[in-house]
Amino acid sequence: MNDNKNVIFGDTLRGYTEKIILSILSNEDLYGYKINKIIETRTNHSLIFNEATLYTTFQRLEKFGYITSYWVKNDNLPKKKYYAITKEGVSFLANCKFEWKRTKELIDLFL
Amino acid sequence: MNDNKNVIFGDTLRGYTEKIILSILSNEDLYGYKINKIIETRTNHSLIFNEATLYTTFQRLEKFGYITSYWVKNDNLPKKKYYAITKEGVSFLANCKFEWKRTKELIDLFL
DNA sequence: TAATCTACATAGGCAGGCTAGGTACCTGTA
DNA sequence: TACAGGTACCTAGCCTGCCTATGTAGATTA
Repeated sequence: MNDNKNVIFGDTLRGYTEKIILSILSNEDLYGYKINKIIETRTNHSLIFNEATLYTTFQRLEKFGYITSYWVKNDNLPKKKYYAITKEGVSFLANCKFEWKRTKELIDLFL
Repeated sequence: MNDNKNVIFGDTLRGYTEKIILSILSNEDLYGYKINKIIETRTNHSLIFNEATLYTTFQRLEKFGYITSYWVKNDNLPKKKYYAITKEGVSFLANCKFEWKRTKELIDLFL
């Protein structure tokens, strides 16, 4: 229902950007660019977030207290902003996983 | 990630309103109020669309040519606006079902 | 030395939800 | 008979997540 040009998934992933990011951060601290690369690899190039989407989502997650951030500067490398999931983020993510199961069941009733 | 008060599902159903409606209309012509009641029953009261959402979605679907509408007036009953799915709607719905499978697989990689 | 990759960021727009309000008719009950 | 509640439709205006477009800046590769 939209003419979205983005990869394969139009609006069907709306609201899941934050959850996918949190799920990746639940394994280890990572920086934005790398997170997107991991998503790209894990989805076999089906999904790559727009950079604006990615970084504004980090801001939102941080504002909500679900992640924290810190800068890392290595020699000869551009500085990177690492993100870490918080306790609140972990519990939010757990809730998202539960909701996702219910959402699937619900949409499956129709599609 | 939002403080949505609506039932159980916050933004997790974003983009699926139109698809759920189309799926119901693929069985028979129906009017808005009844469609919402059917959704409520089928989901065991988990999902009821906001009326504004419902009726603006009909407008959108009609604008896209996925449904058509006609008024029905029975004695002693308020007039009802029936909707019928079009060929384009049927093929859009088929595509949505396919996309939904892929979307599930994709989100399942993370959640 | 120019292109490309890494890495982060913001401004502004769009679309699909939402809240809040409206119209109008019918039915049950106090 | 008045009023609540159910049926049935509609619109204005707001919020938010994702988008396009654009910017910065250092490192690498052709």
